[in-house]
Amino acid sequence: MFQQRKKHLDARAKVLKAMAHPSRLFIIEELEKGECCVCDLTEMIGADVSTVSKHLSVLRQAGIVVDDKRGNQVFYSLRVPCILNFFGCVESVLESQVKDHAASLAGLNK
Amino acid sequence: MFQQRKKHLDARAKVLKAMAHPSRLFIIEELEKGECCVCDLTEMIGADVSTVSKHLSVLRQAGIVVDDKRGNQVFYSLRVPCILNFFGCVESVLESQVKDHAASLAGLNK
DNA sequence: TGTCTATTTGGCTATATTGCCAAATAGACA
DNA sequence: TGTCTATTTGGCAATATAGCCAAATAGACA
Repeated sequence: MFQQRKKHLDARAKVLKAMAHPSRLFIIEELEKGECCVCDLTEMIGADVSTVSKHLSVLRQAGIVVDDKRGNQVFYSLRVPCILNFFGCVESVLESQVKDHAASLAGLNK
Repeated sequence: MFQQRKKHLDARAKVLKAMAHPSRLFIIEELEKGECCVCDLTEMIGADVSTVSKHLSVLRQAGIVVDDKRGNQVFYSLRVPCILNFFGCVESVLESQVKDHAASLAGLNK
């Protein structure tokens, strides 16, 4: 693996890692609808505020969201508009899993 | 968070988590070019065979790759063809990070 | 059968992640 | 100033991940 390529792979992996958590995917999906404050996200997720705040911090450090303090609230929004499309392939993987599982139940596999 | 949505988020997160490692991204990129045996991937990555084998196992369990034993070798290939497109958005995130960094160096931020 | 090669699995240590509680910080507003 | 609310940070325990070595497994082939 060349140095340059390694660097690029590391950078990509960091972004994916930041997204690879159910609560953080939830946050991304909600922010697709528009900006949101920490308190609203916290209520929807149903975890401790500190936990949600840390998830947001992970997303911010990965460059996926940006924060905007207004009054004593902090509003988060997506920094990149294309996340929605991003999932097409993940869905394909999931669908193909479902297919395999169905086939396996039907005794068509193995 | 509704039960149904939670399940879906968990499933998505698992796929992303499986991809979120530099060596596994490397494997995915190589498999885009065509199937590959464990030994070749191992040589390219430069880690222990057992490490590479475990990475492949992670990708297999996530439904991203399939294996095909032929002779005493095992060939892996992508189960879903669209992974290449998948990265468009990750790249956008990375580019926007680069832009910010450049702006910050130029003293235009903060 | 035995031996060689390719791959997987078990076991281990080091490190990272998650989620909670408690404490610190920051802004609003009296 | 003090107090209230919103958010972040520190610290901790439980759990998961990564990578190596050693051992087990499986196929090829003599």
